[in-house]
Amino acid sequence: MRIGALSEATGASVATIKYYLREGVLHPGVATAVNQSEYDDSHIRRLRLVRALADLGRLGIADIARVLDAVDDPSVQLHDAFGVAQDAMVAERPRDPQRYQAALIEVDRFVKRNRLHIRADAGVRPMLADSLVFLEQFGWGTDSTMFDGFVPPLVQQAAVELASVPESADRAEQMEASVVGTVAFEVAANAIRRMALEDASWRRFGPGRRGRRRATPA
Amino acid sequence: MRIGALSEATGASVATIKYYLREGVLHPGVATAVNQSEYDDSHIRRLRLVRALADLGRLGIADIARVLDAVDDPSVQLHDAFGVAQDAMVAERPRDPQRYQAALIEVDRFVKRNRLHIRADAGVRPMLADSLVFLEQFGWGTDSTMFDGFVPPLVQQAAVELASVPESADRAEQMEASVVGTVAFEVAANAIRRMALEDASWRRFGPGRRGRRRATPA
DNA sequence: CTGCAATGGAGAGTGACACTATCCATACCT
DNA sequence: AGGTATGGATAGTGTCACTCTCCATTGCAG
Repeated sequence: MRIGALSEATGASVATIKYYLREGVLHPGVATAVNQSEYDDSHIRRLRLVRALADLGRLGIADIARVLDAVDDPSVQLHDAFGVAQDAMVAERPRDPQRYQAALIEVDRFVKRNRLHIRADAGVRPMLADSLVFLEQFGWGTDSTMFDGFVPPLVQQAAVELASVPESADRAEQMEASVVGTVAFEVAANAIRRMALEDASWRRFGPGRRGRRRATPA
Repeated sequence: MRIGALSEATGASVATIKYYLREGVLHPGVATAVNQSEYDDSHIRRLRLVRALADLGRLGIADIARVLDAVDDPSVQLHDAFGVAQDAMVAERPRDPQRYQAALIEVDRFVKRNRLHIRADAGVRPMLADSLVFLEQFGWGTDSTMFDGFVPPLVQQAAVELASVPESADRAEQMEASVVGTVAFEVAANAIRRMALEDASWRRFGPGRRGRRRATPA
């Protein structure tokens, strides 16, 4: 398969494929001449993975490159896959150092209290700390115990998701599955959470309790 | 308070505040002269809200403006707050119409099966459909029943979150709380979900089962 | 074997976005 | 009275993810 065919097969323009090649998110094909290379199924799959991370996960190309480096690095153990992939997915944020430090400490307490095995330098810690900072600013308090209720169900979910990663498949496939699963299930979980919120809001504040239902009035 | 003081109080530069004013994400102050306006606490709070939506929720300025329009529109009922706010938070995506349509139908089934009160045109439907499409492409199947297990815990979470929105406060505050809560708890839930995943991965693939622990070898 | 389309590679250009800077005519404040 | 701050408008900046343009090959149909 040459670049034109790869483009046809994936929907990405030739120019975009060249760009991805340049940025290192797509491995080069086998060169058959100075201006000719052969691509295969691995390129189609990789291209799909890149699109998934970009469109669904809203990752930038540079972040995707970092995730894929981990996916392709044979020295990264499977048990680190989720962690490494996720670290590359945490966006840097502008922070208020004061509140942020305090929040980080609170996160540590949260992790310890819930007996979670999380690396000390895992990117998810800052992530949770950031949300704490914002909740605090809007009057939700600083206490991480408000999250404790979320843990058991999410642990259960995680177990279900992990079970979908076949233990028998080869490392590359497992890594890929980890990454896709992390992103896709995150979006799904967010969607369902929002649905639950809309549903709950309807039950609490809905038509039965106050006035009429009015979706988008003129 | 004039613009300089508002800038000091919030950390946003004067230029940025002017920009927000122009883009309509911040309401104008009370003009006391042709080149003088008075700002107050409402501007400080609004500026914080904008930062929360931008930094934590990763919304663009135009999307934020849409969310805030709903927040400020007195004709939007409280019970629609979550829905309307969320609709503005759903990113448009490039889609494969074939798979997407099928996925949307599957989402409808999911909603019905779980007896969720979701508007027919709610933005969360496409959101869940998108994740289904991607999962399908990576071999996870198309059946939305794989999400059913997520529903009860998420419904429970939603109830807890909603309970934090004080019923007595005025509409503006409740709307604001809805929006901040939606975004901040989403980030928090994602962080905890990822922690659960790392924890579960550690337990399943970790040191005890296969070889040594190796975080980032040379 | 000839000519036109396709290719790899490199650099420049584009459009969207979120600011950021500059101007200018007022207005505030000491 | 004069230096600083302000509102308002317009232009400029840096980043990002492409997208376009060239050019020297190479592939392939006729």
